Amino acid sequence: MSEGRVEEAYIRLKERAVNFQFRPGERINEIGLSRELAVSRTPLREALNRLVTEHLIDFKPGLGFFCRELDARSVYELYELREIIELAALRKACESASDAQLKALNEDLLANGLSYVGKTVREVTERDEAFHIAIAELSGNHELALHLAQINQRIRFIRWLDMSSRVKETKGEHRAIMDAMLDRDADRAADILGKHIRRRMDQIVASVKESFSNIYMAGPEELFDRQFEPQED
Amino acid sequence: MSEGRVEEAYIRLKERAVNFQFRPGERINEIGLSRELAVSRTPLREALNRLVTEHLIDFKPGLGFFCRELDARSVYELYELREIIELAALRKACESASDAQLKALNEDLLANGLSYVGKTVREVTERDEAFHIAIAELSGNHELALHLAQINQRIRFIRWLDMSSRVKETKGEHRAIMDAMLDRDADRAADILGKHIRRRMDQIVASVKESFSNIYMAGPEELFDRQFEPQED
DNA sequence: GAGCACAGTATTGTATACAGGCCTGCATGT
DNA sequence: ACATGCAGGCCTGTATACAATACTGTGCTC
Repeated sequence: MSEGRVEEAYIRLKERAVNFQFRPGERINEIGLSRELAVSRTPLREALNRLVTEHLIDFKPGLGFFCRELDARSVYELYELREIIELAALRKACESASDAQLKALNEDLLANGLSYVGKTVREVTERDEAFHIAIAELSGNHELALHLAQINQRIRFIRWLDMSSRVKETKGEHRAIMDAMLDRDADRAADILGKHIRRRMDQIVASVKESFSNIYMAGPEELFDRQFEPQED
Repeated sequence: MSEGRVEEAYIRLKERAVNFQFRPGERINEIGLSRELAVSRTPLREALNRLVTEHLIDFKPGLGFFCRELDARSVYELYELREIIELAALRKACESASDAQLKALNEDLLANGLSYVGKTVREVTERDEAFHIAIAELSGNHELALHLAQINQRIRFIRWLDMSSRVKETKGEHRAIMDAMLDRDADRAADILGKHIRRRMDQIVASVKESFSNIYMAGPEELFDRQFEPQED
């Protein structure tokens, strides 16, 4: 009972909801789930209620909790929003981040952020997201970073899906964004980042459709744990 | 039992949390509150848990639920974030909103949005917020509007506080923003809106301090229900 | 064969009970 | 006078019970 059953259930459920380990639209059986998580329905429902306001779980009064639907429109809008917030954060970061902070991020990127060989899709996506969040934090605006993180939760599944095919570009673009930041060239950095995000948006509708087939398969787990082939460029 | 006790409790609690009808840092007594709202602790706690993820209520495991603290830094950051999102939304709206939509917003502004005489601070602030949300919706990005609404909840109290002294400027600026939008002049509109928001940011630290004294007073209710004097310009 | 009614089952919604930890205040000792 | 320890009450955390509602599947009717 390290820190409260609700907290623990919340974290584990969020993981499931983000990964679409529930199928879209699926009704969530409280009794079964409470057995799986080894808690009673009371803390389980409290945790589920938290996820409702994060739009990771749907709730219909009288009917119960459901896995969120995955619709292309929302995903597209969230990508747009992400672009807006990330670009603004990037510009602020170029202005106000300290040299030490930029250097630290650069070193972190060199140490962990570029190589993808032998890593799972999940690990690479985590690093990718961490890089973008780190930039947001360098803006000095913590609330901004929190909102970006909240948005990312809702589109992480899609990013996973197209990460497998786009690891190489991502690597190069992260390098280029970092370099522009080190030069404090906000326009150049914003240009690359904007294209970086928008290129993905073009594929979103297709990705969402593909994702549906994946979600309805036995389970998406295998996909995220697959490792990248060792043919680094 | 119109739509579920949890829903109802959630709405009523959100109202209280947004208005700081709990005092900052105050521990929330579940038993007393459940009696006030005429529900048992179970649905009450489910509603409170929802508010936790919206940062309208704090939760400390083992200790219970608390009214959020009001710190100047977060408020400042939220204003910055609001500016980022609103400016981006405004530009998108100038591009992609239909003539009919712009006309409808203009008419709504003329009908309800400009006159403030005899209205309470609460009513005027509601209209103010509604105008900004309406622009966000005209961007065509509903998720963006939802995020803006979420941000607004957390700073509404501050906006109330300085609305009383700034009604006149607000009225003129809304008119000017609307006119620029009707001309589809995104740069001009963004310029006015940016200044509109930033002018308030300069005063935030002071406002937060003032607000503390108000919150710790008997209650802020009187303030929001006060009407504006009939001396329209 | 298709559609509808109904009964039985499963599941949600909420209250309540109880265990355990937190806080307050008093008493005791330094 | 101030700090410390302890006892009692209060409050939170969680499980469980029960009522009410939604769902499912069968059999009946047209």
